[in-house]
Amino acid sequence: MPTVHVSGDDLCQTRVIHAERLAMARKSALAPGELVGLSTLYKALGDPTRLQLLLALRDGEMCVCDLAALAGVSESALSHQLRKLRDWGVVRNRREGQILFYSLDDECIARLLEVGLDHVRE
Amino acid sequence: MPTVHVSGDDLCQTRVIHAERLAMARKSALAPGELVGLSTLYKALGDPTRLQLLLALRDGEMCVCDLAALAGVSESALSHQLRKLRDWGVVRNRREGQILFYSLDDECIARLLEVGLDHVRE
DNA sequence: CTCGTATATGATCATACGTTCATATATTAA
DNA sequence: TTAATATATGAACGTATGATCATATACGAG
Repeated sequence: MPTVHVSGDDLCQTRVIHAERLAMARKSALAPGELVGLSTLYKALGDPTRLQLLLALRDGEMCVCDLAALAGVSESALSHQLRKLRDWGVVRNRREGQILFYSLDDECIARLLEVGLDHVRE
Repeated sequence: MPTVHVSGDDLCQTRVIHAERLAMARKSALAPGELVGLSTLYKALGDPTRLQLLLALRDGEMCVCDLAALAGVSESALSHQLRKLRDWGVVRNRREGQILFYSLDDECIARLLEVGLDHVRE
């Protein structure tokens, strides 16, 4: 199969070897917004501190100070992380008096964790 | 339920509210090494460029220059990303002459992608 | 062995990210 | 209302990360 040269947007000359395979990949590709949203979901799980929190939340909701004790970080640092997780749609919270209980937003999050564990345990 | 103060390693006084819940979380927690390994897996998927590659590889192997064309990045930048994905056990490659074909390392990776898509599509 | 193609690597640089410290908000009790 | 507890927020700072550019390696053709 010969090398084919295809012009990109402007100056960019991009080398392409398997044109049909590339066309197929382009067809099933996500819209840019969806792509960024999905990568943000994985990035949310891609930090040891946050991941530790999320793994613990599989067994049910926990309050902020217990989560801080578990992860071994300051409550301030934890609050920042929880804010991100909330913004990214990974966790929810529920207030009971002065205490906020955090839990996984979705059953998908728990499934993501299980599948990941399957992979690292080979 | 009263607030309980538990001493940490040295100077660190950590506030704990639900001691049994915390103990339960500590019991099911991962070893530090496993935790970092798992977070690295998610971090691998947590970049739009890399994620685009991995989504495309669900449909089968692709060569480097086709992947670069798909993601719209230089082949050098792509090579750096593929190196990380290889190091992290997310993709494999196979040489055929001068061309290297990359594919997902594992069926778990494809499942991670599917579950993530389920979540962002609500 | 030399040349061209395909891919990898190393250094550099700007940006993104996580923690810390100080301060602010919210809720309950007195 | 004042004080104490529980959590959130903003600025600042060091480190990690992704892209770029230049150079290096690997393979095939001749």
